[in-house]
Amino acid sequence: MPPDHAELASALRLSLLRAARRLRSQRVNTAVTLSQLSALSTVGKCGPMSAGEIAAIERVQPPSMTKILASLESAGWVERSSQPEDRRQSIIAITQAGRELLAEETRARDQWLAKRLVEFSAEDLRKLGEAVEVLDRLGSE
Amino acid sequence: MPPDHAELASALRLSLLRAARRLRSQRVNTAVTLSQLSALSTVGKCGPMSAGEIAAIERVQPPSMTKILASLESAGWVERSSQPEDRRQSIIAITQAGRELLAEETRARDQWLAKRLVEFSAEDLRKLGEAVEVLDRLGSE
DNA sequence: TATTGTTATACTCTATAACTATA
DNA sequence: TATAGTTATAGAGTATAACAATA
Repeated sequence: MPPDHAELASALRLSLLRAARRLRSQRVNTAVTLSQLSALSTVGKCGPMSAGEIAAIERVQPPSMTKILASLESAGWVERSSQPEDRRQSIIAITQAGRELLAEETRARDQWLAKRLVEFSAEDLRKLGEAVEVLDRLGSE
Repeated sequence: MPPDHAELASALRLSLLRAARRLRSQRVNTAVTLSQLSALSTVGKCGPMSAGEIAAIERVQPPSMTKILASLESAGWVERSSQPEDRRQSIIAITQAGRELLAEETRARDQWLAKRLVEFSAEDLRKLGEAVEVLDRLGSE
């Protein structure tokens, strides 16, 4: 393992932990949490799918997703339809209310983050943008 | 707010959430958690300081740090010394056992992360390295 | 009165183990 | 038997409110 990698790994680990803490603590609408919002955004973006598929995309274990989906469903932000061909599964889809919540909440949360981004140079923003794509690959292996 | 910022904010928010999930779930030594390790590393790197100072650096509220420090102290990884000039505070310092735990655990966790980094191109690593510095500023405002 | 830190309490987030229903 | 999902349970992580001790 090259020493460069170990150093980068250390720095990245601490940076990600602290940046994520900030993001999580920034609650706009107290009715929805970041984890719920993230799952909702996956269903909204990728279309209707099973609970297992959402869990895989979100990188959480199935029981964690069960809980997240139960809260989204009881709030009326997603709905289930049964699958005739495999009755163990049901397909989860975002509702109209879910879309509205998602749009509003995403806008508000992004505004908070974007407000910080405007203080950054174009150079800084380029660096962040390039890192997003690499981070996604890091998280999905 | 330029639309570019809103888009970057959205992408960054989801990336950070999922990357942080991966980091947290990667437990090497089950006796120490990521939050504890992060606080320990701050005390180890920056030297002895008060509980309030550690909380500020770690970006958590004082009661959260009280809990983290209590677990670190009972494990023998930090120790307190009373301050004669201000008896409300005490100074927290890392112990020898704490240094050993920190070195070993950091190495193991970094190895896990670095193992993923070796699959990345030099270009990807440059992007991550550049982003670390920007992320730190983002988290500390 | 203001500040430092702690205690009490509660909620979010997530996991593992055990289970149910279906294939 | 294997798979999809749920229930039960527990621990990590964090916050706000109320408090105690000290300045």
